[in-house]
Amino acid sequence: MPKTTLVSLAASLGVSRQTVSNVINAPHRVKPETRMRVQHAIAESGYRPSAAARQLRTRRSMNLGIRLMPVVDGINGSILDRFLHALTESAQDEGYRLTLFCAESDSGEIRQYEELLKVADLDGFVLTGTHYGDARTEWLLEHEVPFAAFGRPWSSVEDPFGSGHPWVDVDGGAGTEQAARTLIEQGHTAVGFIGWPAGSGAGDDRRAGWKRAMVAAGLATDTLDIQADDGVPAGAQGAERLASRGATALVCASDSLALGAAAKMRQLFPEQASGTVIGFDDTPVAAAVGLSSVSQPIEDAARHIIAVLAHELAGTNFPGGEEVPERHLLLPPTLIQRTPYSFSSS
Amino acid sequence: MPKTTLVSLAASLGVSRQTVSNVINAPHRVKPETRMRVQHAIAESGYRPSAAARQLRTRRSMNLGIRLMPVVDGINGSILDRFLHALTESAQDEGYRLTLFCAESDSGEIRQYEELLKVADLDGFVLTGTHYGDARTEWLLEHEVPFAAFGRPWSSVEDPFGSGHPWVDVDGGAGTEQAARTLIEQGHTAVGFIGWPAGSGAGDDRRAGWKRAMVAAGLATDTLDIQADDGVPAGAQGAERLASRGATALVCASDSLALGAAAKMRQLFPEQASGTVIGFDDTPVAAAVGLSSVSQPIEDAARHIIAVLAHELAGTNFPGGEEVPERHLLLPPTLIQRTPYSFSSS
DNA sequence: TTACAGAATATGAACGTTCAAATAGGGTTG
DNA sequence: CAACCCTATTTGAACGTTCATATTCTGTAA
Repeated sequence: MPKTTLVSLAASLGVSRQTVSNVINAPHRVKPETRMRVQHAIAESGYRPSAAARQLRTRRSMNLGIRLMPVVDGINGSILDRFLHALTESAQDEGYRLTLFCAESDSGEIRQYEELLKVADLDGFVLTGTHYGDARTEWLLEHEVPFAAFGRPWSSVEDPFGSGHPWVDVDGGAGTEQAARTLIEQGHTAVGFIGWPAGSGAGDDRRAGWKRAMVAAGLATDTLDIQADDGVPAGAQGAERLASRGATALVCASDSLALGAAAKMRQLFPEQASGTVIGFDDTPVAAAVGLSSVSQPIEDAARHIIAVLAHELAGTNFPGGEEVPERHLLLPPTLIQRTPYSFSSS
Repeated sequence: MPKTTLVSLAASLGVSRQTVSNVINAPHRVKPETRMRVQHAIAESGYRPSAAARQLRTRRSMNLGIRLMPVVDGINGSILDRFLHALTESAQDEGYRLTLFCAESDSGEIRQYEELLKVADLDGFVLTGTHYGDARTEWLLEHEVPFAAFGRPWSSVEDPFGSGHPWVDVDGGAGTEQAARTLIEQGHTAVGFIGWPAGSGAGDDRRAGWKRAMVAAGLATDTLDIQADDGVPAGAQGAERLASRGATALVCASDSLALGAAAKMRQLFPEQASGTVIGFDDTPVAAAVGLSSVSQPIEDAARHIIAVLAHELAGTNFPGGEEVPERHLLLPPTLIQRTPYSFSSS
């Protein structure tokens, strides 16, 4: 059987192709009576408009691009699953599809933008892993390509809310602050922090949160702050050093660090019943071993990213639309408290 | 400046659009001299053919679809990252792009196939998580949609190599067999197995591998086989039961199970220096805690999946092509041996 | 009845490519 | 020199939409 198209459908109904097109794209323009008739025929025939033809005519592909970052650390990277899934689902709901691509570097990513915009007419991009002086955002802004970032624009850190592009982020500092505060309330007076070397936006942010809580409680911080590259062994090492300086509880910038730190702390303070280490990201590992962790509402973030982007893209068409999604959104994380998984008999 | 198109480029060169088109799609048809001239102009202008126009004319989108499975278990799901990444990269190399989609169920996935084929003209699909009586493969075969599966067709288990569709899989049985054999060689005579309830293809396969090694060594298996749903606590429970029946080492069907089992074993046999539990999938967690695990060559699998699919799709055009990729490929896994991460002082 | 306005529908053209068939440019061959 | 064939290139049409404009219809007022 031949494929159903606008023309074939219109012919079989005795109307013009444009009428059918209008039923789909601007229903208000067509008389209710015919509209019904056409809609019924569409449902009947299972007609779906060809994306290619549409794209050729309108220069919009209803496709959004997202780069898959190189797999660095499987532990912290594993929340990418959740992010991607939520992103795809939301996009699907809004009528968009998601196109994946790879790049080795930021400049490689920019080259991909050019390519994908030219050949595939991508409507926009989702950015992840934004950092200081991010060349990608500059390029996209300059070329007026719609995009939304997961992560604040750290370059204009004075006022990320004044940024020219939409972004959604999780308030990591609030997370580590709450983590530290919780430990302090449990009676700890020397809460250490193991974080990444200064210079990464998210890392500095998390460190600052811990510091805020300590300062607010009138506690000293100078000897309790350790900078370490991410990883389990580094976490254990850091914990050992901090413990030797008197720390009895720790906040970590990642679950990797926390995993090592928690094991070390358990070794050093076997009598301690409750968990004294809190990680970040609430990765599956944390759940598995019963590690407390700061959990990012990553599904919410993904949903909002799509919402803003979709609004941005449709924006010109629906000036008086319903509610306008925030262009800049800082979501609060949640502290997931766990007791270390005990392997006692069931 | 106006966009470069076939026509504009051809005009500026004083040739016809079809000549330029031929330089791109069938270079042998055009005289070397003009070919060079055109190629130079293409590079100069940065011209890239519009995917939409191509797709409209040829009904091929150079897009492959892949479903994101619902996030169930973050631990075992975390290798999806690596898979997706390798898949995207390979696809990119072959000139294909990857389109993501979500579905709640297999029937939902089939509905998505219909939709995506109609609207987006996807050229093929990558299937994951194949199982007994998979309705998706049937549908795709029946509708003659090109696809390749990561996972054997368990329905025709008698002879998966006779299957009508391409697939790539990892020989899980060989992995658990090697794992068990290794433990036996280390002196263990009672090696237990904790796996999933019978009925899942991959699960049964892994159990069978362990059994082969035990039987080959003349060891008993009947009391050492436990069926449990996936998860850390289940692993610990299983380990406890098996230990009470005399097991001194364990092979598990997943890292989740192994993680729980390893902790329990460490608790029961604190003197034991070397790891006596081997997991499956070599997830980041395993690496983090120093758990031995059977590692799937998932990047190779992804690459091959794209290779077969791309060959299938181009097949008709290049009958005498270079080397033909195997339509059915069973890759051997590797046993990664680790000693439990010790948190001793550095 | 005619004129006119507004709503509803229809028509021509264009988006950028590839397919199928036509035309032009040499050589060979009889 | 005509008839032919092969290679290189060109031309017309089509893929399925939407945009811009044109046409027809319907009802109301002069």
